[in-house]
Amino acid sequence: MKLATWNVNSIKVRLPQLLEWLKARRPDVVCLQETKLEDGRFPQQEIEAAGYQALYSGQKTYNGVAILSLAPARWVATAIPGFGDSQKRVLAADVGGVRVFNLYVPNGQSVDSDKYHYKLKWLAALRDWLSSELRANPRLAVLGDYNIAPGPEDVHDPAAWEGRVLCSEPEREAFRELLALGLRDGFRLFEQPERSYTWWDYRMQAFRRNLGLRIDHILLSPALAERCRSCEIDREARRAERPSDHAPVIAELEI
DNA sequence: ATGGCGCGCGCAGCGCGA
Repeated sequence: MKLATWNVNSIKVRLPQLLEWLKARRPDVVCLQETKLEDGRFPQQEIEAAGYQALYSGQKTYNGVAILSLAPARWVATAIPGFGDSQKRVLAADVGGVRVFNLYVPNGQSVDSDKYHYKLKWLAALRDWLSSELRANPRLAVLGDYNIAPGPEDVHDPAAWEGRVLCSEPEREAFRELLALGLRDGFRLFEQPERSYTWWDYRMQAFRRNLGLRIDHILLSPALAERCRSCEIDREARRAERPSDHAPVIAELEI
């Protein structure tokens, strides 16, 4: 089973690239973030014509998440239980015996902003939810745009980014707390090239110069981590015409 | 060098992303 995550930065703009990518990579499940449209405007027919089913939870202009799958998916949740949130950042579903969580973690803007505090509260509520979900679901995967670079090796210029949003110690601590639940960072289960990133700024020719951050992740429960055979960043998608600023991450599981 | 690019909205220029 191939599990993938991709922040598409508008599914409307990225639909041609997405369809091309689905055809080329053929993931069994792909979690999309920043679809940026209301459910009534989701391109369901085009997705179905490509052979995929779609679950989605969107809103106008901002946020929005979707899970595309070759096999039928059963809806589980569109919010963190008990966490009042009008922003569409969560979608959970059961697919092929795996409980899949798709996350678009708040960006946080800057460490002195209200949005940063919202991000930390959101991550604490997420941890509590996943803690109980892990007890009930041995085969569990948490994919998405975490907006956290877990360590200095995930940052092109760690000194310049130190303490800044996406790299601050409280955010990294929140990420480590997810790992402390028993989740594993799929990417770090394997030997990886140095300077591996999933996001590059559109400005400053950042992609060409590989000035990036690794902020999109696939976390796996122990039972799934045991069965994970590879986890890779698909940089090819970032090279495309009119690309998203994020590259997809794909994990292959032997299940 | 706090801009730089690309998105949505909506028709000018701003908020936002990361």
